Amino acid sequence: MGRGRAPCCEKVGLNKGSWTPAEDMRLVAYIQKFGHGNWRALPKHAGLLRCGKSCRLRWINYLRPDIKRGNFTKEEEDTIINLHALLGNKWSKIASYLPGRTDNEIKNVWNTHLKKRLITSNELETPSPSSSASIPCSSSDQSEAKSTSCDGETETETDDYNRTLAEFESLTGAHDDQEVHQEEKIEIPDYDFDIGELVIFDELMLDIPVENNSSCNNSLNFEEKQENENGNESKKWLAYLEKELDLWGGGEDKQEHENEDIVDMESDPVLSYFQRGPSTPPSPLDSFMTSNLLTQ
DNA sequence: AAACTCTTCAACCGCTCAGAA
DNA sequence: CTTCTGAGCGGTTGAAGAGTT
Repeated sequence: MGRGRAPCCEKVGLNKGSWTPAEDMRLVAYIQKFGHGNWRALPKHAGLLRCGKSCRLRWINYLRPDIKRGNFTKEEEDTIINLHALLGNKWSKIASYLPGRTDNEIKNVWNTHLKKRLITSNELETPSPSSSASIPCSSSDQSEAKSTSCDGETETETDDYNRTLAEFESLTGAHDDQEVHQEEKIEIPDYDFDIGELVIFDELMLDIPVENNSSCNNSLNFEEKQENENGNESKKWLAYLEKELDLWGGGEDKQEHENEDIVDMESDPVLSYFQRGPSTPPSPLDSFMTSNLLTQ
């Protein structure tokens, strides 16, 4: 490549802003089936007019099955405060200690609630940078948590990070990211996925133009066993998503969906799913997932 | 009820990092 | 070693809802 950075995707003609339920379902249906081997290629293959980055973010921050919704508990907030004192604005690291919470969510909670609360409590009490957490070394200012240790000695970022992490772990009993996750994590269908080997448009029956045949002219090699293992989780998650998205909350929504979509409904099962009424069993997507996605 | 302000949070942007070629 | 690419991270923005006047 030449100078400068290539854009993460061709931005012209792509959707921006809030995701529609139809886009959500399309993304979920695609990932349920194929996983997300290549975020950059995903939107094209899934028939989404979104940048890959946007898809990744939407999945990670909102659509993932193991997302925990609702208010943060006191314990979670305390953990965030303690970890922030140790790690600074390492939101993804902090998130790894809070199963079901995303870095974005934690960042938002910190910026909107916890930071203010700490400032207020620090104003009330005698100011002490480490007063909020019983942790030996803290850096309450977001940007300064990296390169200096308590005694002012300069260290590498890695050394400092490892040391502070070890301190936290010794305080909390946590060991490492993965172990913390494994205890509470909800099972997510985990597709080992080879994007180079499939005709995705046919698999999904998505009626979208294929601009570059070479990128999708192979056939998919899927493990049936894995499908069977993952099928139930997938269905549960889709049911949950349907409920969570409140797709059929009112007639107006349905009306809206009839007008907004890009792809011909009859040739697009995901889209057709959104055209059904609340009392029309079974869901076309259910059937679609059963007959085309989950049981191949 | 209307206008305005504040708060929240999903989403975007630009950058860095890590791995592959 | 250098270059390139994709993934991931953290800061920031802006729309929408809630609260206040």
